[in-house]
Amino acid sequence: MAVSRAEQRAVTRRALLDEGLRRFAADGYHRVVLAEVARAAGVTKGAAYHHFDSKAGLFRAVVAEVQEGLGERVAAAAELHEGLWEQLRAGCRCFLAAGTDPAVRQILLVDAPTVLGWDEWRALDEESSARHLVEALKALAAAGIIADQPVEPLARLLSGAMNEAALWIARGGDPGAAEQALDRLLAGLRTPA
Amino acid sequence: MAVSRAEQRAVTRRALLDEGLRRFAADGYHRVVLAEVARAAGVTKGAAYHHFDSKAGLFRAVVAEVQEGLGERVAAAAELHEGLWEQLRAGCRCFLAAGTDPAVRQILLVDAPTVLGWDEWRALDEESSARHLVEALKALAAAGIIADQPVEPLARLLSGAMNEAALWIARGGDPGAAEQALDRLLAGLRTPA
DNA sequence: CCATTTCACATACCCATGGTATGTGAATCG
DNA sequence: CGATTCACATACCATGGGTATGTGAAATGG
Repeated sequence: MAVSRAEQRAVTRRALLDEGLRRFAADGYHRVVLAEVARAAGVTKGAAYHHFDSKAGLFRAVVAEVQEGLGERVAAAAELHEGLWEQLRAGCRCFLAAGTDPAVRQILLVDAPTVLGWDEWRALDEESSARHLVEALKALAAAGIIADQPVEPLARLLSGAMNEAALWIARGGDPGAAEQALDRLLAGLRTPA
Repeated sequence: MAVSRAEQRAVTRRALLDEGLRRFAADGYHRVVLAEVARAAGVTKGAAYHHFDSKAGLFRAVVAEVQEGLGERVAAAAELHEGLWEQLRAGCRCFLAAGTDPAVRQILLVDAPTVLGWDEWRALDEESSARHLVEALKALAAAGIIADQPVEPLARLLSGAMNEAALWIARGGDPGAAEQALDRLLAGLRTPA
């Protein structure tokens, strides 16, 4: 059975990404050895370097996929609700819950900033979750639900708060308590009716 | 001139810590090579391993010192003000400003969580800045200035928010805007007079 | 005051691992 | 159907963290 090169390439690439995701999530970037990832994916290190320019390159691709997936989950959770405010809350809750996912926890929250450098990490974050948050805050401000203000710094603050909270939960913090605390923070932003 | 061993030991250790601080702050943990640190400190790699059990061990010691210094600066900034609320604000502002310090930025905020692992990093953070924040929040709650609530999750949220904001400022974000946004968040916590 | 021990390093070495250079056989193209 | 490309495999190199051992000067103690 003749397999087209494009197909084979896609299959191999996917296998590397999948195995990379597993190992990066389970062991953390530094403890992962690229040759092992390749072997578990059924190829050799040469294949990995054919598809990605470096170990960090594979990691970057994995990060992008995880980011994207998380962004979609959060957006989907938000859209289940009616009203800008409830959508924001639902998105935040979804994000906090996602912190229990080892892939999100170890890859996105712990390793990504160091491995990719903070600038590149932020750029990736911007494309997925951060952008949604900014949009949501803008809409809330436009609707008069929160005070009119520059939303970028506020989004950074909330993003950082939720990152930390997600890690805290993943490490054993009480999810309900974190949710309530975040709710209080958000509620404090509302303009008095 | 005969130099006592204890003196010599202290001098060498200090030189390693100082040079390590410089390099870790400037280049980031991974790009720092231990032998170079030792050479710049006037000794060899052997000396470094005589004083610290590993590269990460030296980094850990540097982190502890930076943490301690930062905690003291924040506490000092807070104590210049009267009233629990103004002290909290002053401490937060000081922390945000500290993010421009490359040592704080790269070592504490970017590398420490990955290199030391999140658990150990948090333990170190707890001893210095985080504990102060928790104390401040407890005092505010006891005084009725903010609502009575579990302060730990709230402290984590605020800590994460400020970490992120500090990085954002260091990378070029507007310090004033970040300060204002943080002020709004904090203000939202106050119980209506 | 001298022999012995300790200690603060220096020297030499190992080896894991990221990265590279080159080979190869099967798909693709003209 | 030959020439070429491509998706890898194989072999190799170099850096750097970690270790094992040597050494000479300070501490110890008799």
